[in-house]
Amino acid sequence: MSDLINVAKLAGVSRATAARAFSDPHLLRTDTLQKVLMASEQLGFRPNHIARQLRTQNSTTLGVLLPSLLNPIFARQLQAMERQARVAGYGLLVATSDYQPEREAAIVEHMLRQRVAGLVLTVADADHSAVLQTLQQAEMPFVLTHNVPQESHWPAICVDNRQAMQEATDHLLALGHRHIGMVAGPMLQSDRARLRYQGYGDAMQRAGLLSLPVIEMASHTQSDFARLQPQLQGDTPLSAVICTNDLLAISLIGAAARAGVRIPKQLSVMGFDGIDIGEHMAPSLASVTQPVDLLGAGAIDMLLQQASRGTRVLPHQIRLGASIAAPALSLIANSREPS
Amino acid sequence: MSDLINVAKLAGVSRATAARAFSDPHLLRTDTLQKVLMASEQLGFRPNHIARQLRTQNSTTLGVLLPSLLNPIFARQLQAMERQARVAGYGLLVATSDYQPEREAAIVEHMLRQRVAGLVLTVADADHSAVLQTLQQAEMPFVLTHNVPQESHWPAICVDNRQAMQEATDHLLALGHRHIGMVAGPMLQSDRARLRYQGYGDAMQRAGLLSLPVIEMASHTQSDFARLQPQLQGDTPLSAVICTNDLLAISLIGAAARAGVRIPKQLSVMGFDGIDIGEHMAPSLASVTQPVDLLGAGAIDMLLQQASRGTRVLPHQIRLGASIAAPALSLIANSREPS
DNA sequence: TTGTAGGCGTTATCAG
DNA sequence: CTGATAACGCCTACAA
Repeated sequence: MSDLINVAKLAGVSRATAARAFSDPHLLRTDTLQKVLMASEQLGFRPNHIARQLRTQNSTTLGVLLPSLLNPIFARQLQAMERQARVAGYGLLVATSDYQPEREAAIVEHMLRQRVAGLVLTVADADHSAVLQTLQQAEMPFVLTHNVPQESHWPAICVDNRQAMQEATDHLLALGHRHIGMVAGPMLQSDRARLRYQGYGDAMQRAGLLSLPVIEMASHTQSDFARLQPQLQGDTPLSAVICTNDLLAISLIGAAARAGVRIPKQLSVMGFDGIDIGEHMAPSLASVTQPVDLLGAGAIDMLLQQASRGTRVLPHQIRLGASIAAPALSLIANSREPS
Repeated sequence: MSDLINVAKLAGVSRATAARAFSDPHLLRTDTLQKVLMASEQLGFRPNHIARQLRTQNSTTLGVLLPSLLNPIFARQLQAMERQARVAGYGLLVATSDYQPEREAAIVEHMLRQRVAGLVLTVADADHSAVLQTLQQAEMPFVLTHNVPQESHWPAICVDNRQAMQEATDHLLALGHRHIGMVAGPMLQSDRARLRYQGYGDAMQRAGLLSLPVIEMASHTQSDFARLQPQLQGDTPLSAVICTNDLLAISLIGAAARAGVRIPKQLSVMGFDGIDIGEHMAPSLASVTQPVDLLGAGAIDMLLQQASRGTRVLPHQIRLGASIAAPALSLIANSREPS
């Protein structure tokens, strides 16, 4: 690929003039601009962003670090971020960590060496993350998504996980449920897992009910029905569960159906995230909807404006669906007995 | 961020020596290496990949251009590619085009200016794609995924779409179906849409049946049941449909259920891609499984080895599921009458 | 409006 | 084994 010197020669101008045709076209006389452009076209010249970046010390690439792309919420967020970044002239360097600290560290190191202009990332626990310290020390701008720093005050964008989960639980309570469980993937120690559990606890407590321990699955994307089954039997069986993401909820519904458990008659199931596909299944999935496109675009905006320093909270919505209903009468009756 | 000169000064060595501590550590005496490393640590030095890339003329970034991340098959492929690239020391610059030629062009132009080491991409029709011409002219290495160039012989990796669709159709035929439809998203003119329709046609023809026109949906991710419904009534109603991707199939199953159509009793539905979630639903989704992790890793390998020039064909699998079954007797009887 | 020249941070080529 | 020096391709004062 040819460089500016060749273009300048062919156009009969100096390097500087040829360069200006691309960086400051309005500085040139129309005919010289034309000469340069024709020459560059003829040579198949393309400005070298790497050289420009070295010279100007500012990059046109943003780094993105997400836990996974297997959850459609992250994939869609990435797509929204990419679009928003591109309209501002930026490209996205993308990596996934699976929440593994070593991978996070390697990726962040790579991006720092690459001198990205900034980073959007989601970590397990924003208040205890090594990579965020690294970024701060390197004076690299970043914005957290989904994370909710409590002690620190990193820039972040997310929904109010605690409030959202409380509302979801409230909805199930209003339907008449009393024995409500919470199903989660691994990483219970993540900041939002904690907040969601608190939201669940808030609602249960206000209803004068006991919150149950989290039912923890081995995977973020697939529920193991066997872990839930014991709690569906006995004196005080669960009549409803809320999952911390929609994939867990969807696979739970499938597994329940195969096990002969009727949804929602015998068990109400609610998800979290509000991914599209949940709406189109049968039964449709009730969920807490996150404005994921807004979240993606907003993260890029925050990063590029580098204005705000605190947490930007986005509105969530409770999405109703056929996966939840009032509990069977027998279960209600049962629940009236003190345990 | 500090540079090699500062490190060299602090370590009491020359720039060159300091540089070698990172590029060729084994060339240095152990104690000088230590001196340099201590100094660089103290200064928070990080090698500047941009400068290195300008100097060495080889990039450590690969470009990825996919149609969308809303289909989990692409999201998962991207994740597989990212992992494979990273073990080879590469990062991924990612963009989505939604098959729009203008976006494809803008993205490719951006990546060329960024001087990526190569590109993995999926376009609508490999034999009539402007960006591939551009890439060839720029002498930029690339590998196609999912695309199946017929006339041209670009490097590509994919499953045998025609054969796969034929086998899927064969399976439905073996179950006793005679009136089988094919449901697709937009972009019927894409190379693999054509091949899949041909595969469907091959199977139907060999069975002495007429292949029906494609039932085209407005979206790649959501089926509109109203477009299918007419074909479920009348003299020769469809007893089975194959969708060109799993999201169409899943949403079709949901819509059918809501419309009171029993799956698979009244209608068998088969998907394509074999995304995980299809397995965990109820009914579980029968589908054509693509080895997507292999495909992603393979694409990166082909690009980095820059060895092969033709198409690498990966094995597919027919995944059975509860979304298909033998047709209702009434439908079989009906089909025995010549139309 | 255009040209000249120096440097962004590295690596590679020579010497020493 | 280490040091000096010249590129890599571009931008940008400053001068003309």
